[in-house]
This record gives sequence, structure tokens and C-alpha cells, in this order.
Amino acid sequence: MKLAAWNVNSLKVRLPQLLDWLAREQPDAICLQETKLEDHNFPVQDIGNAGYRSVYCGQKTYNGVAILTRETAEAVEHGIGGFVDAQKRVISAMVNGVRVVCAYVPNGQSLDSDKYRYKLDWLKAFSAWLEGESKKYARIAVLGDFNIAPEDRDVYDPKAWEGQVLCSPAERAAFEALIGIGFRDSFRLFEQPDKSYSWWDYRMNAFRRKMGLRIDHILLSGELARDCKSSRIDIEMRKNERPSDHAPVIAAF
DNA sequence: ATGGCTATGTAGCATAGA
Repeated sequence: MKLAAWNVNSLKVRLPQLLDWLAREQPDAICLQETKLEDHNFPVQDIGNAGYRSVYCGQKTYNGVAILTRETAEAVEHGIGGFVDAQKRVISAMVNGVRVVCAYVPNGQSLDSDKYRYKLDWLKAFSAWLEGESKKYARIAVLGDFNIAPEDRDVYDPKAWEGQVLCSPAERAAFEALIGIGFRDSFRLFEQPDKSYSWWDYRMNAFRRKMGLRIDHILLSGELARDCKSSRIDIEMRKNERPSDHAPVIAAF
């Protein structure tokens, strides 16, 4: 089974690139973040013509998540159980016997922002909920934009980013709490190239200069991690015309 | 260099991303 996640930063703009990518990579499922579409505008038809079904949960302008699958997605749930959130950031479904959780973790903006507090509260609720989900489903994967660079090697300039949003100790502790539940960071199950990142700022030629962060992740339950055969980041997508600032991440098991 | 791009909503800029 091949799973992927991609923060598209507007599905409307990125749809042609997504359809090309699906034809080329043919994942069993892809989790999308930042679709920025209300549900009545979701391109079900175009994605259907490409051989994929869609489940989605969006809003105007911001956020928005979706799971595209070759087979039918079942038992679809929106949001984090027991956590009231006006922002559309989580959608989950059963896909080929695997519980797939698609997540768009809040950015946090900066440590002194209300949004940072919201991010930490959100992660606490997410973690508590996932602990329960992982007891219900031995085969569970959590994919998406975590907005956390877990370690210094996931940051192009750890000194400059030390303590900053995406790298702060509290955020890294929240990521470690997910690992503590029993999830594995699929990317680190394998030898990887140095300077492997999944996001690069649009400004300052950051991509060309390899100034990136690895903030998009695929977490696998112990059972799925044992069977995991590969995990990678498709940085080629960042070279496209009008690219998303994020590259797709992929895991196969 | 606290900006630099990009996308959205909306009609000249404001907000947000990370």
C-alpha cells in the first residue's frame, strides 16, 4: 500500500499538478492539506475522472483537508473527537483496512501569538485523541503537515531557527508525545539524504539554496512501521511552475 | 534587512502562511 500527503496550498491552483502526480505515482491514498475550498467547490468530478474518490472537509480561504483514494473510504470522521474546532484541519477514514488520519496542524505564527497557544492546545487534544484511536486501530497512519521540525537535522539552519516557531521545545515535545503513543516517523526508518526537507519559503530562492524544513510527516503505528518498505519526499514537485511551497511525502508498506 | 513570495477575498490592500 502506498500512502502520500501533500500540502497543496490551494487545491484550485494545484489541481493540474495533483492530477499529473496521481497519474505518475498512483498512490492508494493521498492526504491533502490547505485545500482552501468550501465543500460545494471541491473538484470531485476532475479527481473522479482521474480514478480517485474524494472525502473532504473544507472552508473558505483557509485550512481544509481531504483524502483521495482509489478504493472507497469508509467510516469517515471529521475533526478531533471531543475537541471543538471551527477550523477544518482533520479528516479520517478507513482505506484498505488502514485507519488514515489526514491532519493540518496549526502553524502557530510566533511564540508570543495567540495562535501559538492554540497550536499547543490543538496538539494536546490531537495527541489525546490519537492515543484512543491507536487503541482502536492497530493499523493506523497519521499523515500531513505537522508544522513541526522534529530535530535539528530537519532544519537548514538550526541556530537561526533555535527556539522559533516550528522548532520550539514545546512543539518538539508535542511531536515526541505522538512518538510516545507508539507511532514511528516513517521517514527516519530509512537512510535519507542530508538536507531532506518538505517545505521551502517562496522567498529568497529558498528552494534553490536548500533552505528548507522537514515539517510534513507520515507517522505509522508499530504494525505498519514493521511492514514499511520505503519513505521519501518528492522534491521534484517543488520545481514545477507555480509550485506549492510544500513537497509531497510518501510511504509504502 | 521583521522583508523577501504566494494565495485568498475583494477591488487597493489586509491576512495568513512557515
